[in-house]
Amino acid sequence: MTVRQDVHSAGIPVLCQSCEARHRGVCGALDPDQLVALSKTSSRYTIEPGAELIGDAETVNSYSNVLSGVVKLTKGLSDGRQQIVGLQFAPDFLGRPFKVESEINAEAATAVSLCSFPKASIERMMRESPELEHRLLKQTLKELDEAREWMVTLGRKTASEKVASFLLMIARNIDPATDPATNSTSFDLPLTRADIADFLGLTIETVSRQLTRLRAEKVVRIENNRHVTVESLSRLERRSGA
Amino acid sequence: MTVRQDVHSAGIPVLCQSCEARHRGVCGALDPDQLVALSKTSSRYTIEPGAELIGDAETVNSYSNVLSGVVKLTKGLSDGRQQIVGLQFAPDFLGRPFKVESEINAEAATAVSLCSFPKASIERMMRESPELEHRLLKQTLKELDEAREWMVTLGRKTASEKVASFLLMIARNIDPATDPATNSTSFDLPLTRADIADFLGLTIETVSRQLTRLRAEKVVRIENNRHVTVESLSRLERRSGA
DNA sequence: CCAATGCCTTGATTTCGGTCAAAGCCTCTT
DNA sequence: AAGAGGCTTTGACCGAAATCAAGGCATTGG
Repeated sequence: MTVRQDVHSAGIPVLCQSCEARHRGVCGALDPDQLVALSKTSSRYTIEPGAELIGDAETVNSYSNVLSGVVKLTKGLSDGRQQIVGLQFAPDFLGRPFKVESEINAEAATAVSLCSFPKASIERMMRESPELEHRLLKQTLKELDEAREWMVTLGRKTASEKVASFLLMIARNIDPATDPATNSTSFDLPLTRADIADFLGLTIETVSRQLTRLRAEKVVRIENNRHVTVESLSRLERRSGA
Repeated sequence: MTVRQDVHSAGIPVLCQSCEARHRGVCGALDPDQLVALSKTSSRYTIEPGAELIGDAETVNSYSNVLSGVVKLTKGLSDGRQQIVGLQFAPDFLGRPFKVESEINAEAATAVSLCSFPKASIERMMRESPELEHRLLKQTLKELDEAREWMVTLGRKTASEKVASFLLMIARNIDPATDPATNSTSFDLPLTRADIADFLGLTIETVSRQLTRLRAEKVVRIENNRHVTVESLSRLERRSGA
């Protein structure tokens, strides 16, 4: 028993021992030796809500695991219109392999903590260990599925269906412990109304009106603008167009 | 000289010799031996416009390279609303690794020719050759970029910007030989108005009106409903919102 | 040659969501 | 406690795109 446990955590860097990315994230692809090597060049950051993740520290020359909080990926049009094209939750991986960063901006939507590595160490490890690249492919496929799901929402759903879809998506990502019996959940919205609007291709006002409507029709309760309680997820789901 | 050429095509299956997928597609990751092995289980299909790519032959139990034509990937809502979430051109790869097919349908938009392999052969080869998985990751990242670019179009562009963006995207994918000097191109639309509408999150009527407008303002010429000539790509680009 | 069918275009009208404007509500500071 | 600033809500009005409704134009087959 104890022996087993010793074997399991033997040589695993302290920092990594309780790290979610080691279980469900990309680091799960690495063996203890690789973890040790990687953790020597890794560093943890905490980022304030609203701060952009750019420059040497976070994106251009590094990769990161999201340890907590929510990062929004945005793309903008020249005249200032903006669209959120992805949300990254723990333990998602952040950073674009094989390429100078595309025209995507990353910004902390909430307080965010990251574990970052220099690009070079990850890329070296990817060459050594196909399993790492495999994980990356899997995460990329997951993101592609999400993006496509979102295209349906953006292109073909009404404003109220969009807002319901958004709440559903957040509920599923934020609160892993949804009670399947009661079918109810409760969580804090990680995004402002402006962010939600940028995510759904709507205006702030329309988002607000739809939330008001959902509240009036008892589909959700909202406290302090941010805290949302969903009594019946299936009811919300029915509102989402699906 | 001749020796070099002999070495290059030595052992490469006849079918593959002039295949675009061998150069720009995933097969480029394979060495001659692997190509031979793969080509033994591969088969070519031709598919009529409008036909769905399902069942044993094309998707569920196989992967394919698109050799010519355009495949549309669609997702639907329960009430019949539909959104095109991707277009695959030659030499794109078709089929979803590591997963039972998600809720995505594939349909030939034009006449399409495919080179298909059983899922098992590709997956075995992926285990042997990390380079293959690497190519797959690259194509998936490309598709993710395209999907995100599209999210901006769906969420934040006006109807006329959407139509201009669509024409631009087709021009870039269909006609690889755009004359950079004259800045003009000419191509056949691979999609009907209904498809374009499903791609852009619009109605048929709106697509038609916007095309009429672009034609009236001499941004494009349209013959026989399908053949489009763009005099100035940069002019079209300016219309696309970018 | 004439229907028939399937796209596509055009016009009239409606509607959903955007825009503009004002007020309400928290949180933080002083 | 009062004030300031940042979100958020609400209301009135407007406009872009959807909907509803004809008609046009090719291609196909009788």
